[in-house]
Amino acid sequence: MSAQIIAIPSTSLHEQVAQRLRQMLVEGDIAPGVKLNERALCEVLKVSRTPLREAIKMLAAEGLVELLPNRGAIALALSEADVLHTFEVMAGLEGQSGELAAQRITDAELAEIQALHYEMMAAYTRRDLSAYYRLNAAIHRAINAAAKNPVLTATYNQVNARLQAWRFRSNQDGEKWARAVQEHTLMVAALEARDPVAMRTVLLTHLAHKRDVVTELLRATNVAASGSH
Amino acid sequence: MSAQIIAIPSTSLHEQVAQRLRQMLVEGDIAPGVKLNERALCEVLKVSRTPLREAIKMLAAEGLVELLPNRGAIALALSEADVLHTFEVMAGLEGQSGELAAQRITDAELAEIQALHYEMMAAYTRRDLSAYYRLNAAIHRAINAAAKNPVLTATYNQVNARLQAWRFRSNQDGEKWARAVQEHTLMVAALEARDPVAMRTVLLTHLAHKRDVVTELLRATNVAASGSH
DNA sequence: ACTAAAAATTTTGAATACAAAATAGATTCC
DNA sequence: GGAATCTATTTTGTATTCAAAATTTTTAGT
Repeated sequence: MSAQIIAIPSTSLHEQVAQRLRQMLVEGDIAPGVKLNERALCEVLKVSRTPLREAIKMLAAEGLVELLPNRGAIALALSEADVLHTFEVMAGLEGQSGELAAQRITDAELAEIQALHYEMMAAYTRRDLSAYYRLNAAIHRAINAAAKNPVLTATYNQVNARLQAWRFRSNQDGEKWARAVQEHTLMVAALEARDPVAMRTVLLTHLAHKRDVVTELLRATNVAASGSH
Repeated sequence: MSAQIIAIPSTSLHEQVAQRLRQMLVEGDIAPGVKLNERALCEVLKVSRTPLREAIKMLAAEGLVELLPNRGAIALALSEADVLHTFEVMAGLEGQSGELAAQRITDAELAEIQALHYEMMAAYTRRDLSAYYRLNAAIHRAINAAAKNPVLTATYNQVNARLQAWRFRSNQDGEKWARAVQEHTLMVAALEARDPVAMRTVLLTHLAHKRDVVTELLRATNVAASGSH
C-alpha cells in the first residue's frame, strides 16, 4: 500500500522539461513561429542548457518545433496547407481508430464512454466550456483506448499534438457547438451498435467540422497579423 | 551552377549522428534490445557525448530506441504483438497513401513509376535482390510522393522505420517473391486506372503478406534465441 | 564452494566551459 | 542622412568536467 504513496523516482530532467515545453507549446505560452531562446527558457525552467537542449531535440522529432541550423528552434508554425495535410492524416488515423474501437470495445469500456457522454451533456447544458473540453478529450481518449492498438494511439497523439495549439484557441459558436454535441451522440450510438462504418463516418464528419473551425481561425489570425504591420 | 557544387553547410553534428544511428539500427548493426553504450558510440562516431545524447533523444522520440531512466537507451525490440500493432497502423497509412496517390498522381509521376516498375521486373528476372530491393523502395517512395501529403509521408516513414530492421533481414522465398512482383503489377494497373479502392486493396494485401513474412521471421528468431541458452 | 556485503569501477545524467556562428551595434565613408 | 563595413555582443553548438546512479569486482563469512 505504502509503495503507491512513496514518491515516484522523479523522471529524468530532460523528460520533465520536454513535458513542460510541450504544454507551453500546446497552450500557446509559446506562440507559433516564436524562437525558443535557450538562455531564457533555462531561467524559466530552472535547468541548465543540457537537459533543455535534449528536450528540444525530442520535440523536434515529434514535429512540435523546427530546428534551424545554427539558429536554434522555433515553435511549429503551420501554414493553411500544413493544417489541411495534418487534418487529412488525422482523418485516416481517427477513422481507423473508430473502426477498430467499434470492433473491439468491451461492455465495460462502452459503459464508461456512455457515462462520460452523459457528463458531457450535462456540461453542455450548463454551457460549462471548461468541463466540456475536459470530458470531450476524455471521450476521445477512451475511444482511442478501445481500439487497443498502442502504436495507433501514440501516432494519433503525436500528430494531434501539432493541432492542439489551434484547437485550444478555437471557441466555436453556439450552432457549431450544438452540432458537435449531436455528432457525439451519433458516436455513442455507433459504438453501441458495434458499427465500424458508422463510427468512421461520424468521426470523419466530426473532424471535418473541426478542421473548418481551425482553418477559419487560422485565416482570421493571418489576416490580423498581416494587417498589423 | 557552382552553387550546387559548393559543399552544403555541413548539417549539425547531432543531425549527422542521428542519421548514422538510424542507419545502424535499421541495418541491424545495432541489434534489437542491445544497449547503446555512449562511450563506445562516441569512439565509433568520433564525437563527444553531447551531440550523441541529443541524437539518441531524437531517436527515442521517433520510437527507434527506448530510454531507460539512469540506464541509457536500448535499440527498439518489438514483441510479436508490437509488430502486429505496427503493421496495423502501417496498413491504415499505406492504404490512405495509395488512395490519395490514385486520386492525385500526375501523368509524369505515373510514367516514372511505370519505368521504375519495368526496371524492377528486370531486376526480378535476373534475381538481382539488391537492385530489386532498391527499386522496390523507390516505387513505394514514389507512390507516397504522389499522394502529395508531406505529413502523411513523414508519419508513414517514421512508423515504417521501426519495421525496417526486420524487413531488412527478411529474404522471402521464390514463391513469395513472385507473388510480391505480381502485386506490384496490380498496383501499377490501379494507378493507371486512377482507382483508389483497387489501390488500397492491393496495397493492403501486399502489406499483409509482408507482415506474415516478418512475423514468421520473428518467431523463428525468438525460438532460436530461447533455445540457445 | 557458495552467498552476501562492501568497495571499486563504469556509465549515465547534468552543469559548466569553450568555440564558432549569427545577430546587433557602432563607425566610417559617400 | 543613409548605406556599408567592421566590431562587439549574444546565441547556438560542442567538448569537458563534475555528480549520482548502476554495474562489476573483490572480499569476507558461513
